[in-house]
Amino acid sequence: MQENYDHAAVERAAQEYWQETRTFEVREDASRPKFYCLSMLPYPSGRLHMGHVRNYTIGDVLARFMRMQGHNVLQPMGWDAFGLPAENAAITNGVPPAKWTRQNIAYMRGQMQSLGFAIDWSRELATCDPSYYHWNQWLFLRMLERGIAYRKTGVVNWDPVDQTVLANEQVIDGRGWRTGAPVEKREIPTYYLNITRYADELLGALDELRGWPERVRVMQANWIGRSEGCEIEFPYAPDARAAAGAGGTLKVFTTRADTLFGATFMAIAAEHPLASAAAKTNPALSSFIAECRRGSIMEADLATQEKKGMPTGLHVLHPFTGAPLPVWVANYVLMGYGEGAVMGVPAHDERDFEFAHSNALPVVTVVRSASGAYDEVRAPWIPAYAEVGLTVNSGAFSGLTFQAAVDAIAAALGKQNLGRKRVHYRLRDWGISRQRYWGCPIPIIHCERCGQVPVPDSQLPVVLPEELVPDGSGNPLAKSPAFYECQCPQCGGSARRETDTMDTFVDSSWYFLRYACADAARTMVDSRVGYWLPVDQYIGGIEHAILHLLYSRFWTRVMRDMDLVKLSEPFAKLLTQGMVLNDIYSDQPAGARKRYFNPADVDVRRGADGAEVYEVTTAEGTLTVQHEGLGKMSKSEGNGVDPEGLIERFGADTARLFTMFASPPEQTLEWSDEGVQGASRFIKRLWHAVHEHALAGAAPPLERAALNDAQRELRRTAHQTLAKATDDIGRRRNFNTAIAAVMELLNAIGRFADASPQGRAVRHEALEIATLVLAPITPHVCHALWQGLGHTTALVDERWPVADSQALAQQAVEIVLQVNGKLRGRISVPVNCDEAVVRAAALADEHVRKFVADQPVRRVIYVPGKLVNVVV
RNA sequence: GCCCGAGUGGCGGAAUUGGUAGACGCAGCGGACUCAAAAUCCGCCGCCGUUAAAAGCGUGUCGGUUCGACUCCGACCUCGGGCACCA
Repeated sequence: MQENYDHAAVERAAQEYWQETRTFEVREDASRPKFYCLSMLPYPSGRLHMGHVRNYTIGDVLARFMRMQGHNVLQPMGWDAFGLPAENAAITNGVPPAKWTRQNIAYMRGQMQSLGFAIDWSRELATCDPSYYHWNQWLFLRMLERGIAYRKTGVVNWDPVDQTVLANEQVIDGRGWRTGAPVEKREIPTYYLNITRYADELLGALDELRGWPERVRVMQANWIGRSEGCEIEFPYAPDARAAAGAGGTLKVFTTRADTLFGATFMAIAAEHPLASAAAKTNPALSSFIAECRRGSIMEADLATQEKKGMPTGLHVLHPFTGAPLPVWVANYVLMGYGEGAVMGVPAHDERDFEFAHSNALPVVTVVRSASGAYDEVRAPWIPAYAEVGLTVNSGAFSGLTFQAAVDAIAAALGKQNLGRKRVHYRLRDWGISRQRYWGCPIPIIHCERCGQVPVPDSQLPVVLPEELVPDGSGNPLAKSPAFYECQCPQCGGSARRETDTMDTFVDSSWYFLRYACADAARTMVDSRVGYWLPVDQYIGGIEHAILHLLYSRFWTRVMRDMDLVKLSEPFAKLLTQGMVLNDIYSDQPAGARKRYFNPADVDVRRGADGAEVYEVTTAEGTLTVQHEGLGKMSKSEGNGVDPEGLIERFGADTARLFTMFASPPEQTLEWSDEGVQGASRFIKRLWHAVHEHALAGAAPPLERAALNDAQRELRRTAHQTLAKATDDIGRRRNFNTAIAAVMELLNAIGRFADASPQGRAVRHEALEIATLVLAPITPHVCHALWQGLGHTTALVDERWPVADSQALAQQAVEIVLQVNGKLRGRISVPVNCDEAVVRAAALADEHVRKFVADQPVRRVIYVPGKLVNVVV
């Protein structure tokens, strides 16, 4: 063993050993419990960032830990290779997305390998490979056959200058990112997947996901948003009938059917057919509807915009009283939600209340407050108005509780066929069409005679041409006759291939199944899925808590219902790592696009007034920039930290150790360059401790019964460390405290200056425990240390040790003494000391007596092994 | 706007089931070693106070429950994530 720690040599040797012995390539093995450890696959953006390092190190620690616990561990890796950034890069440098993406994959694979992850690289996949997306297309066609996939119109962001659909990310302050033109909403044909068919099951099964964080389950439940209510139909009044050209009803959904008699208006979306009908003869309404088309489709924008409305001049009839109710167009009602229409009950809904007040609509109180908070609803709004109570002013339905009123009203509506109870979900069907090039082609052919024709299975995959270069003005596939010109599979006539591609969430909705059988050439999945799945531990960013995880749960169920897999839930346990945050600095020159600067390039100094000033030195000189606060490390905000420099300078083990030590995995990690030194220093100290110990030659066997107090003490510390680390890693998934415990152990070893044979035996055991416990976290240096401790076998094949309960046994325990809950003293008592003796000792303690003085003791609370609290 | 989470020393964090607040590390300060520096090793390190101690204060803010609250409850503030075409 070398005297000095050379991270480059140590890491090279360990990685070469793992590679030569193919340590991490695994096969199905019925004799051992399997453990499928999966980290979310990365987007190949160019280089790894610290979020990747954190994510994959967490996965690797667990994979290596479970391997040492005797499991057959699968840890695969792949690339979420389709997506918008590749097109953006192409626009900037003229390089085709395929080339850019594959270069990035090669580079990032190298970076991952330098971090020493225990990955089975033989299963690597990239979602842009035709051999992968072939099965996206194949399953899409099966979904189409079953009606799970279908086509209808959808609303998108439209850049009127570039004549292009914009992603939400490309809309900045309501304007197109390249043209600066105000965006508009536009309806286009879109393929949808019928996820709402599974809404109830996806919601109900959340309860069984015991291995998922509570907050993710809550977020998913709220996202699905099941609500029980009534569908109510309001018949058209003669004016509406005339405008629509036929009779009909206006359908709404409400959870508050008990307030039906308080409805004083109807609000409909700008895109609602009745709005269009009314607009034909109403220029003011027509221009209001046009105004509603402005702006993006983002919910955050819609929810914060000023609530505006305009009357259509049309009316519908109250289903019970027959009273005409005016129909308004309102910008806060969305065509995509429910029926695109709501009934306005100003007295008992805050939004309707505000709308009625700004538009001088009547307010009718129809609920009597259960708490007596009000008699009649009047401004200003108070939350009690929205609470349920007894119905009043509601004709035959007055005097009923909430549930009784809803039941009675639903029954009465049912008799007239004007309403029924219904369950409504906030969840919407999943629109998967993207008007973009770098994605999986949707395998459809549009024929003028035959309509929408699926590409026959024999012609799959529809291969994406890889040489095109997008220029930002729309989908290059739609300008490429070589791609879209084709023959109709049904009639043989000339037809046009669909040029939309699939949402990249499709790619990531089933990749975890494919790893089990990555070499299956003729099928999407095979029986090996039955061995490896479900994923035992899934690790990824909290930002994926809703969409990716929900889509994967849905997709897995669809495949289950086609008998392709047997499971419903793909991920048994989930660890959502917190984001890695860093400061965001930007500069917005007048009339130009905002620029971002990496925190590493920003100098912070104090200005004349004491406030911090942020400066960047560029080719043009020194520039003062704005500090926008903390945000997740991202390419678009230019605040990533490149781990490569860290690895070169300190080694992969230091990078891994620091990332795991800096904060617990579920918490956000605020990046700081300081602290890396500490991790490096600790590894060197451990190296020197082992080196020095090994220099003295082999230690004699440990004689447990022949130890002195100091030797027993070090042994106890070592085994306590082992017990704590086992629990911290295996159960709590808190790596920072496991590392802290090993640091304490090393401090104790450093203080232990016993050179006697048994002293050396105890130290040897303690160093072995430290090495084994750290093996999952810093595997390279531990690989070398294990050899340094005299072993000829490889550490990676070693079993995780079990703490010796005899070594843990203690003779005395410290009892905390409190008076009125405040710490006043401590005493040491034998383990299993009689309660009466502890109480007496506590009351006799001089510190306790000082604070009790002559006051009568009212109570004495005793917590065994912990404390005595004297209450006066 | 809606849903979810977080807030503890100069900094990252610990306190696992309501029971010793600040483990471990970073930074800083003092010392040893050195011609010197780096590295390494030893010591100190919440605020206030004191010769030293004791006492007092202290986990975003305000209030509550409890013998006892970082932990539970209510209200609020700030920051972060998500909001369906970024991944």
